[in-house]
Amino acid sequence: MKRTKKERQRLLTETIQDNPFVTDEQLAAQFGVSVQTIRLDRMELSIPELRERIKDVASQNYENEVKALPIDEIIGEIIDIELDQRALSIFDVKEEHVFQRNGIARGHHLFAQANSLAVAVINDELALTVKSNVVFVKPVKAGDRVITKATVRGKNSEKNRTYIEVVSTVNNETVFKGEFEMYRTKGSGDNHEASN
Amino acid sequence: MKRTKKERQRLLTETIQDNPFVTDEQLAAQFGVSVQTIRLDRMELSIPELRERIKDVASQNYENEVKALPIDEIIGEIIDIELDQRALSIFDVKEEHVFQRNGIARGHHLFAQANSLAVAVINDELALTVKSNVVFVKPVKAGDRVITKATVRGKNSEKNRTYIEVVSTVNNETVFKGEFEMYRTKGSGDNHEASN
DNA sequence: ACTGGTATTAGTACCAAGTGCTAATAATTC
DNA sequence: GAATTATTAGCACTTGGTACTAATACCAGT
Repeated sequence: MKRTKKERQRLLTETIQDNPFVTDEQLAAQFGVSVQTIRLDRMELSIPELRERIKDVASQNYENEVKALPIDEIIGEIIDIELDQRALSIFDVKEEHVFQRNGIARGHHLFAQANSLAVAVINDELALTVKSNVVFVKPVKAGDRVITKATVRGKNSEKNRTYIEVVSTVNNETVFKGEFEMYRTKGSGDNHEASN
Repeated sequence: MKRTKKERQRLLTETIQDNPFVTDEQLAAQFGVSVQTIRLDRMELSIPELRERIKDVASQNYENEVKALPIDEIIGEIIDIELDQRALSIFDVKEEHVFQRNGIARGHHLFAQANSLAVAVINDELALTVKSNVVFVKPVKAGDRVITKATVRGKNSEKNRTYIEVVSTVNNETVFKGEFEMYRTKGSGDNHEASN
């Protein structure tokens, strides 16, 4: 017993925490104890075995990815959409979206929500942002639920452009607004399939 | 042989792609062949075994996380900065930044790089974006290295504002440009600490 | 010095999900 | 019908473990 089991277990928890890929053997070597001791420690601390740990990390990732694939295209969750007319999305601001220093959401997240909503509302294969003009009206904090509404304001079928206005609110207060000029490939300039 | 090895292998690749957690046994059952056949297929297609696949997914996640923490505050890597004057950052566009459909980078990533550079260049505790005006000049693709330059263009010490111009280029061609109006807490309106 | 109790180590059997290799059977194609 | 390709079977071995039993070590109390 070099210096208490407790201390070792504390370090062990830490070590595994920041590198879940370590085997019992490596741990045993690191702490100068036998593999069995490590196993006992893991049991007491109910830390799962390597392969389970890896699986956990992987499935976390996977869940993220599963969510990220559809959602990555759209920051925030779309809750209502009428193609070529309007769309609504929700975005819950979390710790990772804010500046550590002051807890205020980084602008690009709000922009991302607005921009991806603008892309989504366009009923076309390809929609790209050409220009945008945004105003960050009021700081947004972690915990805030941002509701963003995009409204199609106009089109220019010759230039393949669609103009969209976006407003984001938190508790009915406007926190962000912007105008987006979007480019689209296929015309649909006057929406002959509006009912679909 | 139900219907060609080729077809089975195609499906197998797909199946594993969208669920890396499946075992050979499950696959064998699914395709009505023996486990050995599945193994042979995996070899031919050089698809690693379950545990390796899981490990891959997990370590992807891990790398992302490790990278996401420091970089999250600043999208892209800052390579040069003169506080309150100019700043330069690099952002390598990867698959995850582009639309699957056409391989063009989603606008908000370029905005994010520009915006976080604008925040970074300001020599202050707190810097928030108030307004911005951006133009997506030319599509950016996966593999492109975007070099973004932010230049402080002016200040209004009464209103605590700083005006920044940002230009992003790929191979010396402008792909994005924007103006950012930033709010800062502490004056530093006329930069009495310019040398620091 | 003897007894306890915790801590550590050792050793064995077993498991999952494989690899690697050999060999036997289909099924197809020429 | 022989040659070729595809599929299946079987066995030994690998990793990184679990489960369980048993042997030591160590440290303290009385």
